[in-house]
Amino acid sequence: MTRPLRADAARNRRLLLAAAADEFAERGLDASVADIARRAGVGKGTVFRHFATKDDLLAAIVLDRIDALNAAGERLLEAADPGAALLEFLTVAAHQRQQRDLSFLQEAGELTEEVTKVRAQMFHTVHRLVDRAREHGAVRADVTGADVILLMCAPNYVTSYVPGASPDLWQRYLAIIFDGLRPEGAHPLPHPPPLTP
Amino acid sequence: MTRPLRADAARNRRLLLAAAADEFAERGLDASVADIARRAGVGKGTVFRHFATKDDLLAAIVLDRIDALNAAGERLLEAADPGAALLEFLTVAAHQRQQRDLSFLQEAGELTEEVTKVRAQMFHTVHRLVDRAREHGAVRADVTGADVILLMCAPNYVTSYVPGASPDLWQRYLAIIFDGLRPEGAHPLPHPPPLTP
Amino acid sequence: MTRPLRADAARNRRLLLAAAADEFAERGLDASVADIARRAGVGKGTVFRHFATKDDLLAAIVLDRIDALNAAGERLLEAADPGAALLEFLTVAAHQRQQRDLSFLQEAGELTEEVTKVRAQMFHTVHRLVDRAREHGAVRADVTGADVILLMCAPNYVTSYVPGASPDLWQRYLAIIFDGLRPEGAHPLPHPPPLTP
Amino acid sequence: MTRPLRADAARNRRLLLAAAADEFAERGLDASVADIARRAGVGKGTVFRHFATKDDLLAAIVLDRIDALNAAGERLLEAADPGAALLEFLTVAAHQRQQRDLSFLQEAGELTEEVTKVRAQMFHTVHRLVDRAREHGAVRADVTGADVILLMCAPNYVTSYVPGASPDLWQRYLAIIFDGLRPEGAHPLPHPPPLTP
DNA sequence: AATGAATGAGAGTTCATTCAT
DNA sequence: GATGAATGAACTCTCATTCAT
Repeated sequence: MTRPLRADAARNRRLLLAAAADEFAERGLDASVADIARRAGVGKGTVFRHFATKDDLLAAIVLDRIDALNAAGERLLEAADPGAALLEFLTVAAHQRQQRDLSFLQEAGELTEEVTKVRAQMFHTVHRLVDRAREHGAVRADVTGADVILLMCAPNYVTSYVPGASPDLWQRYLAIIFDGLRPEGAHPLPHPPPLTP
Repeated sequence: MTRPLRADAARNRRLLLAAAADEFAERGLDASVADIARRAGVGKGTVFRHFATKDDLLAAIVLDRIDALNAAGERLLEAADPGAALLEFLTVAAHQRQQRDLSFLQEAGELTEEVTKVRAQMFHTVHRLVDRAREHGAVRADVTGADVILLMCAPNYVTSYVPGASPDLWQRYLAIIFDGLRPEGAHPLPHPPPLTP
Repeated sequence: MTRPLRADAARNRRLLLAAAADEFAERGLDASVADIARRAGVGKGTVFRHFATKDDLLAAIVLDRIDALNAAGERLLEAADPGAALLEFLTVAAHQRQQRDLSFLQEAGELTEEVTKVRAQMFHTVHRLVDRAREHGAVRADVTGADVILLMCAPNYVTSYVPGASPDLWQRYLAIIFDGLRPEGAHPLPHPPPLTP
Repeated sequence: MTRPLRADAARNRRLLLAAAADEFAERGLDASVADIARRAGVGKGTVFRHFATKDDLLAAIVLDRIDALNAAGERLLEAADPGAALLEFLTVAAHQRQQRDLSFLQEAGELTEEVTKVRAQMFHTVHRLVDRAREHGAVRADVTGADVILLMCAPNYVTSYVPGASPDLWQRYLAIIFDGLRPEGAHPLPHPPPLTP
């Protein structure tokens, strides 16, 4: 379908994705295309040759991230201890997110069909990880895959409020939240889970 | 110090604050002053008569919110059951935040001295609420006020990802997170708490 | 024709003219009406009650100045020494202008019919002062009233370039220019005088 | 250091400088960037691509003018007749200024370091021209370079008051003022010269 | 394929002027 | 008569996007 890029074009594409991820992480969605191009060491026009709009560039970054998560998820579905596997998945996700904060991805709306697709795939993986963990008694009975999907980004989110925080601070809040997901000492939940995502 | 506004001016100020809160909630910090003015049904110039800069407008909104929280916090410091009081405080905070999502407040940096002051006050109140709850065995020993401050906004944050969600969905995640704060079934935390905020 | 102002209105008018002259002198034509009102200690609306537009306010100031000049001119037409009288007139004009720089008046275009009228009157006075001086051999034969009118503001203009200059520096340049108007050592002029003003 | 502009960019830069000089001459410093762009036949954004701020644009124009003056000044320092050289310099300066009135340059404050530098250079040149002329008895003993710098712009200034004047009218007033600088018939000056500029 | 010059819509902000109080 | 709140046009400047080179 898509023919392979010329070697230099492929290289530029890679440079651009990296530069854009860095810029977006530092400046948020307001990072300018000009700055991204400069950081990548290419002309502004080249950005638009590779990504028709700024949003497309964003979508490509998000796609990369979710793809990586999906790979980790698939692997962990095979793990021996389902509870540990789920915690490991959340750890991988938070670690990845810590590398470069892309929390604004949510603001970016629907982005692309392709992003929607891999995101759905990722959601499916999480659901299966959670189902397995629940069956093994590692998470409480009243918690669903959708719950975990939503809570997944919370550790990074809450630590983003602390200016000079240790880069590993998210581990603390992932632990607290994961404790909240365990069966021990669980109180009944006052509201049913959402159907989606 | 500041004499009372004329009736119509006071009304416009109120309209503006409401319109701005709505716009900011919907569009984030990038909401334009022009749109806010249109939504409030006033001219663009009127916005700047009431709030010298866009940031001042933002600060005024944030100030209102934190003030309300402070009032609730002071009241709950007198409550009989410290554990219930802390949960109630978090419930009030999340409920308020659900009304209009102002999660972007964090992006807005220091805003005003006044905001910094009432925020510090709020932080202090939370610390005291948490201390009381911990002493009564309502929250685990290794959790601090700073932890709660950071986790406070998480319930709203995670539910903001669900497009057509029930407006009360946050209650579910507050419950899960609060379960994570309880002493029962607590696992040791892998990272020390932050010093600030 | 114009009925007398109420006492307080007259007072406000005077305050406004003074405040406006000061502001214009300090900030140039870009001085804001709001600042003028504040300086005069009245509301912004009051400015427009007295002067329909900002330009009208400017015209009123200019009118005052030219009126004062006219009075001086009329008086000096009676003086015994026509050469000294002309120099005295130019000294008065420059001194007045030094008090508050209104050089921008020229930028302000035609202003008002009334200004045009008193300005014409002033021009006429200068012509007569020059004619008398020329007849007495105090100024060179090839110099006209129009020439003097044009050169009249030059001393203030050139000193306005010196930031912290002595307020009397204009006297030096008036002296030099006046020496250029004298018959002694005059070289023929390369261009005929203008017809107006 | 700065590599040459692309052909079309260089052309636009030239068009912009010309259009800006015209607009500034006609409307003063308040000329709008939009009008300048329209006059140059380019988009508004193009102005800011070439000149980061409106002030930079102004500085570029001023720089051009002063550079040209400096060239003339250097050349005239070599001239045989120092008195004629000074008069010629003032003639060149006034002629240049007549082309497009940039008297507002003074209002523009310090502009750029670079402007400050070439201006200082120009001042130095004038001082030397005046010193030579004074030594040759072509100008009076009590006149300094600073005096001439200040008086330099007066001929254009005074003629700017005459609406439909001959474009060469300034020659008349330069002649009168220069006569005032000559030793013949000089009266003592009532005020010492300024130290700067 | 890559560049960066050009574009113009739109941002925040100012201010002369109008008008309800 | 006096006030200052409201207005909206105009300002400088930014930036995603297009297109000639």
